[in-house]
Amino acid sequence: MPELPEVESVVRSLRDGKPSLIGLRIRSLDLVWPGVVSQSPPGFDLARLAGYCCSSIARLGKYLFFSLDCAGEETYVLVVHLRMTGRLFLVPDSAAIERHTRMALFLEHGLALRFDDPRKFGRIWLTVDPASITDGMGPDALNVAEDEFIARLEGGRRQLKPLLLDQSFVAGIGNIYADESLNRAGLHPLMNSGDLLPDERQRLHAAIRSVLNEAVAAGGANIDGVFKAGNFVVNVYGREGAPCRVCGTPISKIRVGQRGTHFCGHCQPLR
DNA sequence: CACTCTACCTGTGCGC
DNA sequence: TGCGCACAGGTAGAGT
Repeated sequence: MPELPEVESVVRSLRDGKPSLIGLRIRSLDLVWPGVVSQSPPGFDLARLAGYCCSSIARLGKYLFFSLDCAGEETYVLVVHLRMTGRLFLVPDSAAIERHTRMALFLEHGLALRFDDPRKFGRIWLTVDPASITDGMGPDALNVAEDEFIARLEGGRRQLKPLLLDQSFVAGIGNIYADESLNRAGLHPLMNSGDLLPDERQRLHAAIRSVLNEAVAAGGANIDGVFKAGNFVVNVYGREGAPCRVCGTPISKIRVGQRGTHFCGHCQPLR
């Protein structure tokens, strides 16, 4: 389940890995499942990308941005959201299209960029105006400054769990890191943002930053037996009934806003 | 404004 | 063994 740290790992691997996507020219495209292309905004034909070259890769929240340049032409941006199960990776261009392959971009030097996604939730956009797609999103959760974070908290009264999942509040936190951040901050997921004390607001900001930074450094999360992107060890997510790694209390699981929500009843008391 | 529900998907794992 | 079903979850959009 790619969230901010897993998406950041994709950026780093495609940008800094060997081989790197940067500088590779697109030869052709295979849109295996056309539904992967979001219809809004409409009107761009992906086949036009032949001859374009990826000049940079960026990320905001869980969105990926590939700048595509071609001499004398307007810059296009290929925007990708992996949603639940999407994967983006380089393969030899001879690699077979697999059951869950939704798109393949064939590149120079015998390579191809593949987008595979079993659940068909992931989406791509082609646009000259990427800001129009991420319009309304909050600041990136990894980079948001404490004063801005606290100013945003002071705006309303909401349960902490749904608030952290709201991409217009801060961008990049999903179900795993929402639970992990609240756990580290020692805050119950049902607490109301409007009731936080000043030091609790600071703790929440610091917890989000440290959890996400550690997860990025670890290359993503490692959820026992379910999913492994990297080596970040979770304390609460998916650990119902297992002992809290801090105090040994069995981890609780409740539903909040239709979402499985995990917390330690001892470390995260409800006020 | 805050919230709830539904739709979109399919692989997994459970109970029977 | 096989079947049916709940479940996982990010986001948009509609409804309360």
